[in-house]
Amino acid sequence: MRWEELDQEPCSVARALAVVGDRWTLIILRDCFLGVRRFDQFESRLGITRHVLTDRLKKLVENDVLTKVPYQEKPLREEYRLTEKGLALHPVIMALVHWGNTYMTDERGVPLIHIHKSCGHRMSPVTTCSECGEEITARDIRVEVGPNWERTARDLIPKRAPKQ
Amino acid sequence: MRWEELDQEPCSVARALAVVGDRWTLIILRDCFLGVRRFDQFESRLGITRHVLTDRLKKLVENDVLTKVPYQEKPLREEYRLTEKGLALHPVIMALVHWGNTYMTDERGVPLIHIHKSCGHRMSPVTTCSECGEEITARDIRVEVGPNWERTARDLIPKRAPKQ
DNA sequence: ATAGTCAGTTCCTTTTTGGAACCTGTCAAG
DNA sequence: CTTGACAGGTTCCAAAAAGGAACTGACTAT
Repeated sequence: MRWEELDQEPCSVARALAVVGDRWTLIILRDCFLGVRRFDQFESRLGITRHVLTDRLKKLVENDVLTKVPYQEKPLREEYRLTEKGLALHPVIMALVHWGNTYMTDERGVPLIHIHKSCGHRMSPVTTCSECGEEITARDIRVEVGPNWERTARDLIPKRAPKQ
Repeated sequence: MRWEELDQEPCSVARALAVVGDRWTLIILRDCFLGVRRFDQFESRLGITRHVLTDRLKKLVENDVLTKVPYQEKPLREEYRLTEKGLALHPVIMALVHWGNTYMTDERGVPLIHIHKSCGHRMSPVTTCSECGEEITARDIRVEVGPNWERTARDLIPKRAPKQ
């Protein structure tokens, strides 16, 4: 497929990336999670061109990840806020932060730290199994074709899936 | 900054995205986690152009996310395998899958399901706090500037960070 | 009247993709 | 010993996307 056809793929990663998978979108969303809401804030923080920023914000609103909320009339000014669907991307951002912290920091350590409000500790995200609560890694998971997808998604899993 | 300068930002999300944040890289990695290893497999599964695929695989090898392993001599043929650093991206992929499953599926349900080998159940990923084990959402986390970054990363957190 | 703010749009140049053809080394069949 | 196939690229060109700067419009403050 071409990149613009990603959202029709029988794969949730592809469909998610059709929304957030280009060069700037996830960095814009990082700023959203830090509390940035206005066009000029995004622009000055990111150094993105206004043209591209306009386009990405529009796409995020169209996909219901952000919503425009007026914060003044005369002239009308709107800010961009995360929807529930947008807030649900938090695990993706946290996973990226954690990977960057682990593999991409220099001698000065991590730039930002995350405090879990309810327990008060500096935390890092741990991915666990919804059923048994254990931490999971790539080697702990087996992938199977979904119940209604025998025909369409079978090819997603390679013939002799070798062990990693 | 421009996009090529992302890896120098004082932010782990930006640095992570400097490696995996372009249009195709995360989909290539999805295939890696499904067991795909060879150039022509990636090409036929993704429909990506050979030119771009060559470039992305090279960058992933340079960044130590993939490694080239010979699987035959005469002629030399190499396959691409995830390194430990690459396997550590699994939570990112799982978080994307889960978001896509939640918000982007149609009436046929999810294309692929994930079985936790050790407990045997079909699972979804849950992001938890490394310190207390509780599930976390965007609203449970407070972000602060890291200990050695007062000067450089202070601007990352907007002045009046409003509540989401 | 003049300057500044915010959220864009327009115009033009440079970079990145998409699409197809071509190349290299090796083996296998006829 | 010529032909074809295979794996893993490279080259070439057109189309799309991103970068950069200037311009617009509806206000507000001085």
